[in-house]
Amino acid sequence: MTAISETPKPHVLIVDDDAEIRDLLSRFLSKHDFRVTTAKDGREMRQAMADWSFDLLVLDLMMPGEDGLSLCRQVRSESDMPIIMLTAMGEDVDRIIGLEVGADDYMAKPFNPRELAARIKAVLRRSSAGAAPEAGEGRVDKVMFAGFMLDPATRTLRRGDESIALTAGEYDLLIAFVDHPRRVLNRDQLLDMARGRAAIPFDRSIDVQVGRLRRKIEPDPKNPILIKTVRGGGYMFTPEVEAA
Amino acid sequence: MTAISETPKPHVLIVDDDAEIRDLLSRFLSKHDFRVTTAKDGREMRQAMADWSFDLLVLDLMMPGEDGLSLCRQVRSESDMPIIMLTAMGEDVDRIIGLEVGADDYMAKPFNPRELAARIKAVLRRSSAGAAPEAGEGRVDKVMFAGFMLDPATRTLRRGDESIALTAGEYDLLIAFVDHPRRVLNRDQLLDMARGRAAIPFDRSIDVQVGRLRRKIEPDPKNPILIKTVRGGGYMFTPEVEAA
DNA sequence: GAATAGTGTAACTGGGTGTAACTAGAGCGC
DNA sequence: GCGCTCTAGTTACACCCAGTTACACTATTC
Repeated sequence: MTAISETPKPHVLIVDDDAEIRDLLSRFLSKHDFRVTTAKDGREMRQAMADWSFDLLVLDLMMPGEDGLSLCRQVRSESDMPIIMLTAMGEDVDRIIGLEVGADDYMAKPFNPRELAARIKAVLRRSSAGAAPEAGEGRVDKVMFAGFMLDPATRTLRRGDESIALTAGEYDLLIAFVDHPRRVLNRDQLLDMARGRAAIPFDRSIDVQVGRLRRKIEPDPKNPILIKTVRGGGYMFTPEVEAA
Repeated sequence: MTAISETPKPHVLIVDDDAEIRDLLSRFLSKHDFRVTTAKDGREMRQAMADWSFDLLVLDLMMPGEDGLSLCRQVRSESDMPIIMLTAMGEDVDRIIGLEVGADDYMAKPFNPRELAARIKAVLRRSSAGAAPEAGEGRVDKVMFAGFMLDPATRTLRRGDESIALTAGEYDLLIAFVDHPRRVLNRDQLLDMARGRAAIPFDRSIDVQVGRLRRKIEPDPKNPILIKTVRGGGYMFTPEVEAA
């Protein structure tokens, strides 16, 4: 599920000792355009934060061992990452607020997952104003498909020893395909993913760009097998894609 | 959503035991560019899902007999169709969190139909754009029938070593048959499954397309045995189909 | 500021798909 | 059995969608 595209979904770290809640939130938020990682305690949280970069932290207040308050303070002491605290209903919310832990929002359990998603978006919107546009795509691995190796770090494509020169547009389109293999993608979606814009009436630019890409990567551009045409539907990237 | 080509209306299945809600939603959503089918319980739901293809499922949580949770789990176990759950206000939201239903969104009753329409559109936009491929790596398996091998990942059909070129329309029709073998499918159903549209008066396009498909896959197209005609009923795909 | 490369638009071409019309054959009443 | 009717098979063709090429416009480089 390693996303390769360069404007990735917000990456959220969920810290909760309850596996069910981790699982439910993980699945729900994933569906709502977040990238999700979970941790069950402070140790896993620190490990995750060392391994990845996050845009927001969801932290359960009551946990065995190190509880949410102390974790929250720890994180705050070394970063200004937005934090949303989960508090069990009946816990004294006043107390939490009084303790000035520095969380950006609170959410009382039980809650509707959708509301949490809304809160996360709101907090991200607020905090993105002053956020540094850390252009790091560093952790993204190389990707292999059909004998090709695609390296997002250098935006290069190789087949064996041979380096294949791609223009920016061809590269972006290929990334869109590689990110969604074996699915029919219509022109609107491809245009959105590769160009970040919507289609205008009679927009044929994707067709032309697909043709150019095919000429560079298809064994036989006249009979494409990597990028298949789905008449009336769009295009489908057929090879199996694996991280290297 | 500025689609250039007229995209067929999304087909929504509403499952609710309350006839008034079914009726209200059916009429409202129909006016708002959805195609709507309703079911009053799990049995009708399964029947509808066997007969038609849907883009999204709206499922009431509390129903006599099989309730929404177990139906949701059933559907999830065999497809990743988007699901929106309807929950009565005051029902314990805790339960929703605790139980892993895997719905894509929730909606508390009473609600404004307009809001449901908006939610449906939002979920469809998400699910058509960037959902699935994480867990379902090799999810779609190859399919065998009567000496043929059909590979949905590459949209290709082979008989032994020979690759049989299918047009998009022929492929979609064959998929519809393979998904419902040994059942009589009428033209309306086939049109819905293969083209995602409803029949217009005197619509013969399925007949023509069946003829073209027969010419490519039948040993003797004049005496079809794979795709049998059921006079007055439709067509039936007779071979045994097995996942490979 | 000229040269160059990249990208989108326009126009032409070819193939796929649905409609219409004709043909064949099954079912039915007599 | 005979003929009528209705349904499905088949063919022809028009239209629409995708592949392709040429070209103009834009951004980049020197």
